[in-house]
Amino acid sequence: MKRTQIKDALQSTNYNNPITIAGWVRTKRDSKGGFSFIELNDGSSFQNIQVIADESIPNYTSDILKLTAGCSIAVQGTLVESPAQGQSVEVKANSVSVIGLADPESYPLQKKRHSFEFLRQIAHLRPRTNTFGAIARVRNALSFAIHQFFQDNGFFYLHSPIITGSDCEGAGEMFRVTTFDLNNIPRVDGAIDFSQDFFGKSTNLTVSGQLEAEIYALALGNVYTFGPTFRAENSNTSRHLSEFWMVEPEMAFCDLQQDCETAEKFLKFIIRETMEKCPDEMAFFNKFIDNQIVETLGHILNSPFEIIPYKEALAMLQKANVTFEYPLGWEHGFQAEHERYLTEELVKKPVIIIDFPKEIKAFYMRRNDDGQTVAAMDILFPHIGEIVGGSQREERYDVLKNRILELGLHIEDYWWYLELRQFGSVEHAGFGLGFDRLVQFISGMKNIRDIIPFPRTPQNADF
RNA sequence: UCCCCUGUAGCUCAGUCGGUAGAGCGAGUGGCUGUUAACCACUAUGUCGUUGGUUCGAGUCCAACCGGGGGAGCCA
Repeated sequence: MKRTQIKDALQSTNYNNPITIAGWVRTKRDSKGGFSFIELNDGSSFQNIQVIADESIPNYTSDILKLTAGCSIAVQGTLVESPAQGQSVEVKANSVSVIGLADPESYPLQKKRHSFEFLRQIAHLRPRTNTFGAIARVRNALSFAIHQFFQDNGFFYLHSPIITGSDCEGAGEMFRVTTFDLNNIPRVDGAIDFSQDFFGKSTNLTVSGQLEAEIYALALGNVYTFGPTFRAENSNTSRHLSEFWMVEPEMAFCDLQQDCETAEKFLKFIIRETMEKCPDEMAFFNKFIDNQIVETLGHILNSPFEIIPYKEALAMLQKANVTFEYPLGWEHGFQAEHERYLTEELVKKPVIIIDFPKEIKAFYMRRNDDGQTVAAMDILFPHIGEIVGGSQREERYDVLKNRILELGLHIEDYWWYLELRQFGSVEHAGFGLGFDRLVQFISGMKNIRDIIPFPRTPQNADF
């Protein structure tokens, strides 16, 4: 079907010319004057278009009067200026063909507000609502902005593997990948014989593309991954998913300071782009989801991020006259309440904490000269806490090897990671951004399960 | 995994002291109207999450289980 998207029809001034549109009926109002108003949405924009259908259309009584929310129709007609308030253009229909009916007695979406918990149970229909349509378009705009930023700044998009044989990712519980018959698992002396499994070894779904990104950064310079990531943690919160999307840039010839600068530039670019591309969606979120969100985002765009070493941030929190539920201490790290107090009350803008105690950070982060801290950074946003975590990577062979041994990790698993430090090693750095959490933040939505189209969480993999 | 809350009509919820169930929205029918969260009138909603227990009697009290939500931890 050749059709005009409603997004384009609404912006057109090509009045009194033929137009074909198609979409799903949001609501219909009948006039006994012999015509009906149909609010039609095709997903191309937040806005509906109003269709005027009158009784001169042959199937007016048989079809049009029976239309209800959820029906799909195609309309041929004329784009006209609207004589009434509320919309500038509308479509005067010459013909309306019903493509698919939706029985109002059983169609779950009503012309009223539904709870997000209810909509989660009908994930196949929820994208037809204002909120979930808006989220899908914001997700798209944000994805595109991410690619645009990196492509414009000399990064290559890297497809890091989904299935990994590395045991050394160490970022949480992993999902096993196997083709074994679970009722008959091959064993040798009681132990599972992975040599008979599909890959001839134990494999899992990736928890991070960072280590692979380092490989390519040390060949192409700047790369980024943007793909799904899997964590088998039994965490049941509004901020966790078992399957989520992560962005991980990695840059060669780059230290922690440049890493922070890039991350700040990156975040500001993708937020600004998304706000500019989705004004209707942002206005909706600000009105119905979180009436602070546009202000909060504007504040972030206009504030230089404040870089504070962990040691100083700790001192600031200890000096603050506040009782926290969890104790503060060099070795404790910061809890969510500490992070939020720091960025919301003490600094009142985004904060980048750097130089963390080495004990609370990963083995691959570069040891600082003080011997106590590593060149790590966390970016904290008001109201949400950590949005980005990154570091300069340890590029010195001996230092990295000693750290792996010190932590009792299996050194043989890291042979290729260590070889990168033996052959043309250079300083490099990167960071990770939880994509869904950023969508959550930008939209003001409370639960990450309402941010991703089909959430996977413990005990839930429906649709 | 731990703590707290919750489960009643299609949806959102009320239901007092234990006495066999209610509202709004949605739906249907009729009326009215260039309407736009339309409006007005009327009509029908039901295994009160499941199982068991206490009681003359349980939506209500007790126990277990199941589902949902919030918070914490882990993290992105």
